[in-house]
Amino acid sequence: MNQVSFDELFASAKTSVKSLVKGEFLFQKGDPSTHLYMVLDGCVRLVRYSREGDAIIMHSARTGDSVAEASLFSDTYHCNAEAMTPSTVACYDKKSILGILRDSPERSMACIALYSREVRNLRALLEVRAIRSARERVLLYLLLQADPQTMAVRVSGTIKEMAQDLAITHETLYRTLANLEKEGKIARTGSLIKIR
Amino acid sequence: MNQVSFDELFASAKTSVKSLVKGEFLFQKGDPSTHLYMVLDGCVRLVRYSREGDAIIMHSARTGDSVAEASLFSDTYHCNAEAMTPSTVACYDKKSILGILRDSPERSMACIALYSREVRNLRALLEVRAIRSARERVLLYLLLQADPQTMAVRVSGTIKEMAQDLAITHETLYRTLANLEKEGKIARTGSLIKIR
DNA sequence: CGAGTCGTTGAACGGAATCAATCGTCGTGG
DNA sequence: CCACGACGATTGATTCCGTTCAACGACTCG
Repeated sequence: MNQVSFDELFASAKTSVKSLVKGEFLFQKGDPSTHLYMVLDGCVRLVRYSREGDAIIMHSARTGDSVAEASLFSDTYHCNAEAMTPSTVACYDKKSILGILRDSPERSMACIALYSREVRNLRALLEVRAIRSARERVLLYLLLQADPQTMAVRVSGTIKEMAQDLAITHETLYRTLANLEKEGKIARTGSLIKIR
Repeated sequence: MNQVSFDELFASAKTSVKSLVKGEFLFQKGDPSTHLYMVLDGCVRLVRYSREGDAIIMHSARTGDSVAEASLFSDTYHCNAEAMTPSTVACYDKKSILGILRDSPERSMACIALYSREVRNLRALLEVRAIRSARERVLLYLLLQADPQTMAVRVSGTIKEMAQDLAITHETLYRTLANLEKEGKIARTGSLIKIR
C-alpha cells in the first residue's frame, strides 16, 4: 500500500502556482469550475452565504489541504474561496484530472485510496472535536498523530495552527500542554512531542 | 450530476444484513478484512487502543454511515468495531467491490464522486464543531442541513442523535432550540424545523 | 529600530456541562 | 388490559472550565 499523494497522482495536471493576498478570492460562487487547488501555504476559506447573509463556512483549508474537489462533478463552483492570510496554492486543471481518472484505472483506484484516507482522517478529527475536555482532546489528537513506533509527534507549523486543528484557543493549548508535561504525560523538545 | 448512493453503487456486492447486540464486535483489529459495512440502524464505534490502553475513538458510525472503507486497501482491519447499541449493518463483499471498481470506470468515477461528497460533508461538520457557542453551532448546522428552497430541515432520528452530531449535550440542544424558537429564528412543527 | 507575531502566563467571566427531576410515550410481559 | 420499566423530551440549579482580555518577553523581518 504505497501512500500516493494528491500531488504525485495528478502531477501532470498541475498548471501553475498562484499567490493570493489576504482577502483575495481564488474563485467565487457561480464561476465556471476549471481547476482544483491545493493549499501550499496560508489559509483559504470556503464560504457560502445564506439568504439572510449569514456566512456558512464550509472548510478552512490550510497547508496541504486540497480545495474544491467537489467541482470535479459540477460545472460551476458552489461557494467562494477567500484567502484568509497571504497564501499560495497549486492549480490543477480539472479536465486533465478527469482525463487521467477516465483513462487510468490504477490512478482511479489510487484516487479512491486517497479519498478513503482523507475520510478516515476527517472522521478521526471529528471525534477529536467531539471531546469537551481540552486535556482529553489534546491527548487524543496527539495519539492520532503520533508515529506508532516512537510515540512521537512532530508539530508541523505553529502551535497556533495546531490549536485551530483542535478547535481550542491557543492559550488553552499552551496551558494544557504545560500541564501534560508537568504530569509527565508528554515531553517536549522543540517541535517534537513524545507521549508516554 | 445524479447522486448515487453507496448502496446503489455496490448493490451487487451486498451479501447480507447482520444484527448486533450491544457490545458485540463487528470485527476486531487484525481480523482479515473481507467486508465493508453500512450502518442501517444503531451505532457502531471504531476504536483503537494505545499501548497504555487508552481508547482512541476513530469514528462513531450511525445510521447511513459506511464503515471500514479503509480496509479496501488493507488485508486486515486496523481497529475494533463495536456496537454501542443494538444495531443492524449491511455487509458488502470487499473482493466484489474491488472487482466492480477495476472493471467499471463509470462506477469508479461515481465512487470518487461519492467520496468527494462525503469529504465535503465531513469538512462542513468539522466547521460546525469548531464553533463554541451552542447557538451559533446549531444555526450553522441547520443552515447546512436545510433544503435551500424551503429553508426547512427534517430531523432524522431523535433530538439526542442530532445532539451527538452537533457534539453538544441534548439538554443544551433543547434549550438552544427553545430559545431560537422564542426569538422567532426557527419554527418547529414535529420533526420539521423551518428557518426564518 | 519598531512593527508584527509567536509563545506563555494571569485573572475574571460566561456559558455549556452536569446533576436532578418531571412528564409522556412506547413496548413488554404477566 | 394494565402495570411496569425504559427512554426521549424538557426544564431548573449549580458547578466547572475554556474563553476572553490583558500583559510581557523573545524573535523575525523590513
